[in-house]
Amino acid sequence: MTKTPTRIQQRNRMAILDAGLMIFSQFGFRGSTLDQIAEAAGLSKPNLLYYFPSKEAIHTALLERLLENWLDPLKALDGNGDPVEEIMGYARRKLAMSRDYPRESRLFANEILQGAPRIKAILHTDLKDMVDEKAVIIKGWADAGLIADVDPHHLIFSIWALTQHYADFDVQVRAVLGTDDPFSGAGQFLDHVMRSILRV
Amino acid sequence: MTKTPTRIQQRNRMAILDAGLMIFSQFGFRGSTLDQIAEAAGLSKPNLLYYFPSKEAIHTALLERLLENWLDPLKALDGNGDPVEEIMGYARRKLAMSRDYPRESRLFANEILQGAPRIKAILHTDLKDMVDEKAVIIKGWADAGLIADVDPHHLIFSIWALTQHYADFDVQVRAVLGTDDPFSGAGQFLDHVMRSILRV
DNA sequence: CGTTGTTTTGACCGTTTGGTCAAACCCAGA
DNA sequence: TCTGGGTTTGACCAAACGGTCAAAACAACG
Repeated sequence: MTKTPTRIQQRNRMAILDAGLMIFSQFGFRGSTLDQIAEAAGLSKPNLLYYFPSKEAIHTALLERLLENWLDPLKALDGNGDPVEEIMGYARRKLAMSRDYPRESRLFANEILQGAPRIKAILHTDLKDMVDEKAVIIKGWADAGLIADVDPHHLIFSIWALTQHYADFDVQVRAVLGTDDPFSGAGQFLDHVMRSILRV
Repeated sequence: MTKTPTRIQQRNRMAILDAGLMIFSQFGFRGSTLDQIAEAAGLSKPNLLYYFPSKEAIHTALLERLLENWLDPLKALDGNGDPVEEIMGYARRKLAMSRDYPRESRLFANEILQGAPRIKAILHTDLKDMVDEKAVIIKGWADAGLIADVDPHHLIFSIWALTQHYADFDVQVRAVLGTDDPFSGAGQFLDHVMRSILRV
């Protein structure tokens, strides 16, 4: 059917996804309207619906694209590497994602806040499996005395919390800090935090 | 005008605020409807609008009620107390708030995610002032060598992130942990984190 | 009981929403 | 030039939305 998407198709699909990411990440699914997305994409509403069959379809496409890369930083945590460096590397990669893809982080946050109606199954399978797998590795390091004896699950939660906070609560962080760029200070602080937590 | 609110008024206003908190904290302002709130409160929509003049009014009342107590845990941080105990006490109080008032935390998270349109001014004044004030205290402790030399602002952010995460991302945390109650483990872990970070 | 003020509701209104559709537009290739 | 596909849009629709209103139901007290 769809052989090669034309240049126009590629451009407009991208514009729609970009606009949808902007709107959905701010207002959530139900709080966003097709008119908003259409305007942000520079298209008329019927034209938007020519490229995506429904509001739901745009949202689903965005969530799918997000989940493709969302677990990559954790996936890269290597059980054969140096424990402290592996965990700190994971934390740094997560913080970089918050810096470079804050809208994606907020899209995810909105989905979770609303009870994860569309990705709950994935949380219970893919996500849980991945976390459990890495938790075993971390537990091994702790048992071997290579890092402090911390609960691996809560350690991973803390990395999520500390890094995503700078994307999800961006306006609050900037309101408190003033003009400064939050991420430089955050990087240094995160390093200190992780090193301290893991020190035996 | 309104002398003593009757028992019916008290009951219905409370029911509406409770229902509004449930709905708004899940779907955000724009994603919530009066019909949803009315049904959750066990009232008809016109009856609901008899007690609150508009959807906006319910939301505003909830935000105001929230902000009354939101900064209390930080306010209680005493510059004359023991540095480590004061900071850890603050973290524990914040975690307790996430455990006891998760909907309030999610209401706040939704507001921030949407760019804080209704409380941005407060973030730049009350919140910033309070944080700056406590940051000076913490900075003094750090300079005196009583705690590690950490950036006070990011230290406070980390406490927000670590504690609110358990309320805001509740479904994800539970999905990963399984049946366990997250907060017991979280409390122990948080203690370890804070003690490690602050150790000189 | 009757009266007075509070509470509740069915019916309704204008606007916004997600989505449809036929017609028009555009633009390459024959 | 014509043709045929891909693209765009104005007009439209039914449902859902926030909100109004007059009338009914109720409660309290003499």
